[in-house]
Amino acid sequence: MKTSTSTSKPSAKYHHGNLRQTLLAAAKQMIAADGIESLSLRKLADKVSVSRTAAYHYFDDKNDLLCAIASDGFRQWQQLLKQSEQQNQTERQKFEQYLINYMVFATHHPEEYELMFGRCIWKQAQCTEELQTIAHGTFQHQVEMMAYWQSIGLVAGDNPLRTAQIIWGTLHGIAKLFIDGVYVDDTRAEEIVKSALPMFLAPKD
Amino acid sequence: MKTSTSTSKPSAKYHHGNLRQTLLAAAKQMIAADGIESLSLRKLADKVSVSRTAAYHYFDDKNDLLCAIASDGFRQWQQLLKQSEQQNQTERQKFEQYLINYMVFATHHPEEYELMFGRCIWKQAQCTEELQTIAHGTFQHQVEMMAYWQSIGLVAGDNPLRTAQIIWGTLHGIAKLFIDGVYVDDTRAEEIVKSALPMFLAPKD
DNA sequence: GCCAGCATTTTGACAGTGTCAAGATTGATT
DNA sequence: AATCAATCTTGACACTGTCAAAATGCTGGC
Repeated sequence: MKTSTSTSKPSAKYHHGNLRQTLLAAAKQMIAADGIESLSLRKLADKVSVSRTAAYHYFDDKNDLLCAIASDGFRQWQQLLKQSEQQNQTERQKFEQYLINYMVFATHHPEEYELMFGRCIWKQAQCTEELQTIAHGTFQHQVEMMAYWQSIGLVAGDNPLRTAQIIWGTLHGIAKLFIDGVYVDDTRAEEIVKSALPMFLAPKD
Repeated sequence: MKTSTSTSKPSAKYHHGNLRQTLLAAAKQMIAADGIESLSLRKLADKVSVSRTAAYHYFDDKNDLLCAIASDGFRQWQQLLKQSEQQNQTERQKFEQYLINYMVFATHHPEEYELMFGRCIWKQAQCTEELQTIAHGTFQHQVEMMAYWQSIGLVAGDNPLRTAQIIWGTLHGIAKLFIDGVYVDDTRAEEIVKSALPMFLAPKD
């Protein structure tokens, strides 16, 4: 249970100590550097100086590992949201900040974002229960916020779910077009989102 | 050059005749059935009853083949656009029809759509010159149409490029959330797009 | 008619991948 | 100190993309 008898680096030990966390950290670093699809369990094992199949003691699958990274991504995103929510003043500012936060998170963590919302997990692979629940919670929170902003007359539209789907769709689409390299980054994603903001706002009476 | 000496089915011949087209058709069929990522050149070769590496005479690469499918997708999309453009009456109707067409195309050809606009080609792999040009043409056409609808006061906003990016982003985002299985299909994509339409329209004076 | 040359297809081979089964190693408990 | 469970490694298998070299069939020139 303890990390080790000596407090120094736990590199050349047979029992690694906290291999699961080490694997996750290394995997995140690797996908950030070279993309999800060039991550292999064997290269990951090499990087951590451990045998090919060591990861299988902590993850069912390669998919299971990716799901764990995605779950961490959702936690990170939720934390960023919480920080931002108690910081701004007017609802209008909070709304704008939310849109910008979404964009910044997506473009700064493109590979985690892809895992969180992309086909890699949601379409082809089956996702973990943990991921399912945390993702569902995030989605629901998103809809609730939209519904609130709509109820106070800030955001246009009368159907909260629909509006949430559309706004999220817009954010997701712009983010993905940037992330996937269709939009080249001479125009910055933040500015596009700021331009989109007026479309969502209810007309002033 | 001729198809064969006999006019019957060209199935069990050494020189296949039009292997390139056959490969493309089979590949499209396979990705439609099981998704892009489960397409392998070997299974494709098996399906066409040809050797593992036969495809390499017509395609540099697996990526090259995927690019060819994506190019076909763009051609198909352009043709659908052209048909639709000369069919409707008012500009308002044309705009709405465009949005719906986009959605229908994306959800009816999800795997081709992923190849056309997804990370698979644009991010990690380098894309063919053919694909590059035809895709660029499509993008440009999109922007021009948006600019036009904006210039006649139909669509809101004063920056054509920006507006085009945002509207396309919305379409792309909603399409991908459906395609990738994040939005379950109890609510139909078409209806969501119809709900989004008023957001894009310029306020009536 | 036949043969050279060419386009087309195949075979062999290699490195890389995910994953399972079985064995090896270590730390902890009794 | 012996045992046991947790942890890690080794061996193996099927599958993948891709290259080099060989084999096959078609076609035009003599």
